[in-house]
Amino acid sequence: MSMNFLQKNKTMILYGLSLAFLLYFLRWLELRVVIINNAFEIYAGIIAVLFTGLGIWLAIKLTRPKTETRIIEKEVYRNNDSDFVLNQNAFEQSGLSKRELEVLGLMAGGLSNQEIADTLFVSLNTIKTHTSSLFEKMEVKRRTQAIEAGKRQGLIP
Amino acid sequence: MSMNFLQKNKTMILYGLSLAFLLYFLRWLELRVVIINNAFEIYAGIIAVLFTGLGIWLAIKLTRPKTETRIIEKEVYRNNDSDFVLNQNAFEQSGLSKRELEVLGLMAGGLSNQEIADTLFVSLNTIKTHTSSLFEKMEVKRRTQAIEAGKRQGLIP
DNA sequence: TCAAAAATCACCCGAAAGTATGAGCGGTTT
DNA sequence: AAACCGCTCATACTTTCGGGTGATTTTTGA
Repeated sequence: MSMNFLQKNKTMILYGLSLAFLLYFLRWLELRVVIINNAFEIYAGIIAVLFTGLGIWLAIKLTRPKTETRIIEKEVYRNNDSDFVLNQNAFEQSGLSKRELEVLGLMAGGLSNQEIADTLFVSLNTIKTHTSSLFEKMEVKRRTQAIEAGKRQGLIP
Repeated sequence: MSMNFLQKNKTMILYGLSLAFLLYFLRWLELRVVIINNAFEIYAGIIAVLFTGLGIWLAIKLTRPKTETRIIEKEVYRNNDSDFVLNQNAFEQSGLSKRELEVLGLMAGGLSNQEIADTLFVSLNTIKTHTSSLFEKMEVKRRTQAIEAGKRQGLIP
């Protein structure tokens, strides 16, 4: 903040000096050149242009640090699947077979019965049998409930 | 871009008009007031101040706020246990309505469409509509996929 | 106040999920 | 060998889900 103040003062001093210099330069011009009638507008124009430029320069100098910083938060999801370990105890408690657990995992991944069947190279009916029996063992009625329960019990990530 | 161009032109026209007006104003002053010797510097000063101001105004108008877009990658760790807080950012990003998010939550709880309908005191068809639009927005095909995606994005616990 | 978005509901139809039941095959256990 | 279990597959049937379409009402934002 104090730096800013100094900077501003420096700029102001520069501005003052520039103004003084320009005025004296014009005065000098006035003395040197034969001034024709109605030449005032020419001087005024020159001054106008010069000081407009000065103003622009000033404004740019003063408002330069005014950069609007827009921060875009890009969310990066980490796959915490890596640090998943099967709750062996819960698995044994559940009474599920390895195959049924496997099916449950794929089910939780959002796969359809047909897709699970294709993945495991077995028939759709086989998967239906697996799901039916695992629903019974887990005491649920739907795959969504099975997924919910499975996650809660540490059976699936 | 074309808008900017127009804006610039507008500013330029304003600038020209201001210059013309000021010059004529000063000319008028010259005619009206008895000009003492060495009064030139006073006029020059007035012009200088006025046009410096004009320059500053111009520069501010012309200098668009430089938007420095900084993309910050921010890792979001989900505590998918007890204390769940909705990822507001993800929610807004998803384009889901409040009701749709509500349905998604109940869906993840393992409820059937009929049960969700009963819970929210609306018809089964309404829930079907919600789920359909929700699937479309989330770019999924099944409820299990919606639940998976919803959990990953912090939309549901 | 006016348009857009959200929420509500209905109907149809096909696909997917789930239920029930039966059965064959390879293992292990008793 | 008989009993049991896990895995496989099948048929038949019911329920649920999801897509498509269209409509009305309510809410909201500009």
